[in-house]
Amino acid sequence: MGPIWIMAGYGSLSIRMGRHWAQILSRHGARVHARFWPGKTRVVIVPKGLAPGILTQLLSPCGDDVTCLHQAWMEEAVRRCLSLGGRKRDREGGRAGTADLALPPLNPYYYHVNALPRPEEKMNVAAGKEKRRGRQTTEEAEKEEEGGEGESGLGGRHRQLETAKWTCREASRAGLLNHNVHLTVFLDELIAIYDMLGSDIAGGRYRRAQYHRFVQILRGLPFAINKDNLRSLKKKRGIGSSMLKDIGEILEYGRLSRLEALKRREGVEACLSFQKVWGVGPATARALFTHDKIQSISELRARVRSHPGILNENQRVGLRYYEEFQERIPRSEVRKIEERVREGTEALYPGMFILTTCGSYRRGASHCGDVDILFAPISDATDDKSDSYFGVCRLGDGYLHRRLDLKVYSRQQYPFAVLYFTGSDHFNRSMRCWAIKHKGEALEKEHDYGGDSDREETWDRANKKEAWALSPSEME
DNA sequence: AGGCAGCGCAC
DNA sequence: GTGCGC
DNA sequence: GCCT
Repeated sequence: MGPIWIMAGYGSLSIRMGRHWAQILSRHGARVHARFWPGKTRVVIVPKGLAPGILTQLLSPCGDDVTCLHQAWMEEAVRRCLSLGGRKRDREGGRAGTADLALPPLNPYYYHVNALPRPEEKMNVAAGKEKRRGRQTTEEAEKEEEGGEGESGLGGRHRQLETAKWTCREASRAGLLNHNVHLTVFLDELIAIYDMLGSDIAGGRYRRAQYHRFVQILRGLPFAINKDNLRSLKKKRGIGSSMLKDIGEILEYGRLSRLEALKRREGVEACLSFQKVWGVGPATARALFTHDKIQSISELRARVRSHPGILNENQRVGLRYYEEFQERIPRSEVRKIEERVREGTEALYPGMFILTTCGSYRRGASHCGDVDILFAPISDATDDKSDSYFGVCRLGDGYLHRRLDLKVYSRQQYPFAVLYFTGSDHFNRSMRCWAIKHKGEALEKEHDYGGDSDREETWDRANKKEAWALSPSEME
């Protein structure tokens, strides 16, 4: 076994256990790193809830030969070690004559990079599959999309096909059929309004987030909510009495009176449209309406012509492409953009960068809001500085302008950044939550897993990076 | 009652 | 310091 | 908004 990184601090694998294992392993002569070290770390212990296969895919560009072992495998290994070796109370240690780790059989908790198709190969499979749809116009693809919502046959089937083989998509419901459009249409409007009201309402930001979460849950359900199964929502975390009441009202009367009341407020309609401009948030939207007396996007455009200063540079770009940015990007086009970026990168910096397109694209969505591409230099980068670009791109004539984000991270941070920017939000949040809760269990220096080159790494620093980490497989 | 993430950039 | 998007 |  080469140098090991125990991915402690995630999900079910506590720092404490990680430390415990690290001690056991190092007594047997293993070297344990405090964090993933590209090119050096050879083995990664993967917590429950993260699929080793996903990690393998993520890490493969960073090290040629990384093996991912599941936590369950490690537990088994340690159990056998303790029972066979019988030295669990032996503090004095040395590495004197106890049994070696009696390793359990590897399947199914073991993944090796070379045992799996490389990510690139998988991409090509997808590429072929996309080709058929790639020739359709956006409108046609859209139609297919919406048709699927009405009559559940079409959309569902083709997506199932697309989803089947993708490890990184297995647990994701992105792009699946929404069986609860009858509810989410109302709640989406409500969310937009809460977004707009922002700080007007006490805890507005979090109220909005709560509804957002709720809508995600509804979208992910494999069935439609009706009066009979309404109660099944009750036990879900994050769904309280207000939300159940809302759903009850919609199911009963087909309307949401609270939403209607909010929509009647003066300026709501205008502000909602302003906020759809990239870079315009609640405050700017309200100022445009109340201070500048602007009532619509077309008025806003006129006013910006005479007074460009009322919007900043980014917002003006957002306004210019207002309509285009509302459109979702077909998966096939995201892939083309990725390819174009890859070509450009190769032309400028041949062989110097690896890149991954993250966001909902990586979660397997059939349509995305923007394109989010992460880079890392292949060569050893000593610092963890990052850089990013938030801008606009277009493939060429006949294509729409699209939002494009480019972010560069060090090779060390790259896998975690990829994980993080793959989302979803909700999943990210839950990990963050977890990380904070356990911040107290900061790693003592002497317990720094005996890492070699990275001994000085503090938990806080490591935590910051690790708090990145979320896995698409963990999403509900 | 208090927390719900926190950062960098533009202004 | 605020607003915004990430 | 919901949760502790």
